[in-house]
Amino acid sequence: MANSSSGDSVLGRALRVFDAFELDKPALTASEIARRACLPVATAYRLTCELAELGLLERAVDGRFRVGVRLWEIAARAQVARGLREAAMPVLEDLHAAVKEHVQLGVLEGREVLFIERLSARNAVINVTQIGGRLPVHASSAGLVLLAHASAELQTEVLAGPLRRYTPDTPVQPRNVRRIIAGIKQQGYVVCPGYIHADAMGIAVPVRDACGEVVAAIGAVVPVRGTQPMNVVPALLTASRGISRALGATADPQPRGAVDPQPRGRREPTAAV
Amino acid sequence: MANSSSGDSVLGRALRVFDAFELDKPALTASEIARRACLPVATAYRLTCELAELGLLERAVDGRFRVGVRLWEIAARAQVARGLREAAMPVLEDLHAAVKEHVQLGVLEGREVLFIERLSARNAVINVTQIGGRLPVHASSAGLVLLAHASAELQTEVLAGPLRRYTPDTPVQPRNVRRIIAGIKQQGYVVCPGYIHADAMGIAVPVRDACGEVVAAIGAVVPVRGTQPMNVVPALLTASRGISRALGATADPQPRGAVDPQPRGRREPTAAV
DNA sequence: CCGGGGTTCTCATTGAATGAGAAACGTGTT
DNA sequence: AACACGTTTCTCATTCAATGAGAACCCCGG
Repeated sequence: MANSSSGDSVLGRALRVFDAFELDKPALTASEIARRACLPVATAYRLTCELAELGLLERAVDGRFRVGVRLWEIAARAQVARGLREAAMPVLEDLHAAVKEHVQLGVLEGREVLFIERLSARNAVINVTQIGGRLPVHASSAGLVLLAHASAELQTEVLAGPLRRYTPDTPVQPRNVRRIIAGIKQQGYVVCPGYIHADAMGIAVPVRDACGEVVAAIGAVVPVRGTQPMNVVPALLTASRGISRALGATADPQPRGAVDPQPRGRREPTAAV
Repeated sequence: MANSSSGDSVLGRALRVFDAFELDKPALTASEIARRACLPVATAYRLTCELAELGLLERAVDGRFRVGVRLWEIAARAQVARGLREAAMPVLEDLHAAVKEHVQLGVLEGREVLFIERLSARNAVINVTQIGGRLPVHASSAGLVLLAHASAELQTEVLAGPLRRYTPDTPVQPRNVRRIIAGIKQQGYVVCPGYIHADAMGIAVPVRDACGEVVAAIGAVVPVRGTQPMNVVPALLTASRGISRALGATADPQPRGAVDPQPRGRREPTAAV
């Protein structure tokens, strides 16, 4: 905690500043940031100026702030950007060339899918996904695939929460979602017609790393009418295998005692923070 | 300045922590970070833990830290990632399909080119470029294009500094660089055989935004032998125009009062980008 | 058994971060 | 011109979070 009355550290506040930038709001004034981040103007102003000095924010001509290239550059070093994306990209391109529809790559982040990459078809169905965008796991094809291979805790956690309905076809009954999940485990893919948008159908398959763990999902978004899912699924499965192979080759310089399921001899559940 | 003896703010130190992660060093131990960022271990430890709690860093099983998905997600909101990349991506794909070589997109950052995107040919020449990686402007084709359209100050600044020699063919004489720059302004493209690597040849053209400003460069990396540059240049020029057109269309979507807590009526054009 | 890495925690000190407040600055309205 | 409104920008006394030395701890290899 910092000197703040609101009781959070400088870093926490800086993060709130960044979080003020939504995907569709790339430029904000100092006061807008203050409002969105729940900070006193003076503080927001000081912070943004400092961040701008460091290059993490940029200042446009009209005085508004935007997220800076510098930050992007640092983020390019993130695992997700380096390992996964790099392995997936060429394969994704091939896939995109084959099925001429939107194709995308997503990972599980919290209780949502975070989309890492997307290649869009020029005149294909609408697709709400954006790179860096999120969708709830229960409604998106990639999300359901990831949920199916997630821990039991996460599954119950998600199913317990309210499940947003996008269309009349969105599965919002826990029972339904459970059935879909079971189907995925059995068949290895999922087809989601109209779950998010009436005209769009998501199709997705899991992507495994070298150890066989599901680390991501790739999917296609196609028109509900006029598409035989079974023309797409094999392509997705092939692509998935291709990515897994590439991931295997990427093998991080294995740390010694690599797989270490149990946290080593911790002495105690250390007093709560 | 913070309570630190080294005399910099928390944010500055946090940035140093992030900077400790090089492109080829994606995972670091706490003490490694301390060393690289010139911080006392205790401080580095405290900072990294806090950053990890915020999700900006992630902790691997072996205790090492890596850059977190959260950070990547925020960075995806950066202008460069949204506007430019989005406009360029489809065109870049087409280009890549046409000339079957590495193609890449770079912007000017400080005195270097920062590469935003790259599509690589599977068995093409080696290419030192990485997404999120940098190259000096005087040695890379994209860099020279950007330098040619940069301010006179930057040009002299760059030419004043020492110009690293990668190969015997790297232009390190200010006079040479100036001549190359002049050529670019006249012809609208540049061909760089063996400037960075003996076997590779860079070819690049500028990309302009709606206002005609040069905002980026796209290039291809091809084998020195067996390539007629003139087979590639037209494709690059076409692609460049395609991106410019897409950039024009990318006028910031005017947000309806959408999710705003206080939907106050006023929201006006706000000129410019 | 020891020595050399790493990690983790504690704690007194202190100066950077804080935020209210006011001034300066547009910009549109009366 | 004067006003109202929202913004940006600065100042400044207060104060508490950040600091880093140090020590304990853990793990490994010789």
